[in-house]
Amino acid sequence: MNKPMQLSSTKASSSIYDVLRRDLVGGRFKAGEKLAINTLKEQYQVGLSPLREALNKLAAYGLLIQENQRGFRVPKLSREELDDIARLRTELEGMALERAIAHGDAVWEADLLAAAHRLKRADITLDKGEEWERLHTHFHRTLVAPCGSVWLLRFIEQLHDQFDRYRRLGPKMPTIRQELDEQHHELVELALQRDATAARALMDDHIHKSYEVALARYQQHA
Amino acid sequence: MNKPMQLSSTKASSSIYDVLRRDLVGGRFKAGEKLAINTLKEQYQVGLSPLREALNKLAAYGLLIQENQRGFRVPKLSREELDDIARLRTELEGMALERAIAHGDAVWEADLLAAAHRLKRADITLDKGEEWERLHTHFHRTLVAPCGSVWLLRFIEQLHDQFDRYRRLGPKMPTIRQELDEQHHELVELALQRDATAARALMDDHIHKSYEVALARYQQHA
DNA sequence: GTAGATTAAAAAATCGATTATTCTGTCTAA
DNA sequence: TTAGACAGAATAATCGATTTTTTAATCTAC
Repeated sequence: MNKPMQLSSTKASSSIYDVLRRDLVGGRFKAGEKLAINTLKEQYQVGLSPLREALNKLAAYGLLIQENQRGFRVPKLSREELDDIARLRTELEGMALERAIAHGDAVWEADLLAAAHRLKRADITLDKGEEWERLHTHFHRTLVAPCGSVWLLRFIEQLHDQFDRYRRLGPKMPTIRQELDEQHHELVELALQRDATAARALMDDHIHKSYEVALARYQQHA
Repeated sequence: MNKPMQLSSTKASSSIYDVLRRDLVGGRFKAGEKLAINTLKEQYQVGLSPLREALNKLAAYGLLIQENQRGFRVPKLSREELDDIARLRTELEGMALERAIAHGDAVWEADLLAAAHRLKRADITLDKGEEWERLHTHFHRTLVAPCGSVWLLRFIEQLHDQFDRYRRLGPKMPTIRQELDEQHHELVELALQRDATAARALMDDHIHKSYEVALARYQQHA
């Protein structure tokens, strides 16, 4: 038997990138905060080089701001940016969803049902932690996956991460959350029925409701 | 008098990033080529750390592929990707142009005329080198600048760089190039007239013609 | 002769230390 | 009193060397 050979990259640099990305999206750092590299080094128990390389990638990705000779900083949040992100998400995810519905095959249908089911299970068990977030991201990714455009998917993922910085500012809001969770299943139904127009309309509404949640949290956040 | 204080960042890491980005977009590396870090280090006369940080950023930006423990590689080119990029450019730049026409002010009008003029001068002097490229990029950036979406501009810039990897595969094609140059001026006219519909249609055509150039070069390239 | 193991060379990733820059608090001169 | 200069501390960026991993070449057993 071969050595089990870790599937996830062992590379220090990749893994610290993933962890930092998760923590930035999850709001473990304050917006506008300056990152003290030496502190991070100790907190995450990594060397300086892998850490700096991860920070550089995150800056290129848009989850950090790199300032000339004064290190890295968490980007500020603003109402204007949230509006921008939500609007672009609406355009891009709507576009991607239409294309996915046009091209998705039977494997996609199965993946979609599976992703929605797993997400619902996490809803029911009231797991709103990191695992729910992972499944939620995966559901939305699956929904648009067969859109046929690698670049569109890339941009959508980037916008999701940015959006989640706002959405995850505060604690869950059960009432609205339930509505949103129901929409996930409705999206699957419309996708399976290949009703691109209705699916897109629902997606618009879904993003709009999420936007209202994110906006409320941003305003409470002060 | 104060020291003139270079405007461009002195940081080794930033400047090597800019240079490498230019060279990657300009086709100085073969598609699919593996980058030998030590060779780069000598060719560009930079240290290992700044170089690696630049490569990491370029990978996050999409101009390089980072493979697990085997360094960096220039992304392959493909017909499918070129189609994808051109299609997305059409959607995103069209969207941005409409918004720019709706929001652009008098300063924008002036900037646009200036950018178009400078580009034309470079056309006339037959300068199709790096300086023409810079002016061309600047013109297209100016055209959509007041669209009001930071993220949209970011994605458009990224797609331009990707598109140019194809467009710049071969030498200039004077006949079609002249047509494209004329369209720049027509775009300015329509923008100043605030004719969003016509401007968008022309932009679609402009990107389509550029796409044909890029495709021809890609196919000749073999 | 060939598949798999072995090892030497090459290359990538990381580390520890050094250098350069920015920040902060104090002092001085107008 | 306060703007500006200065020094020392803190931090960021970079360098040179080391460690780890991959690659390529050779060898061995069947």
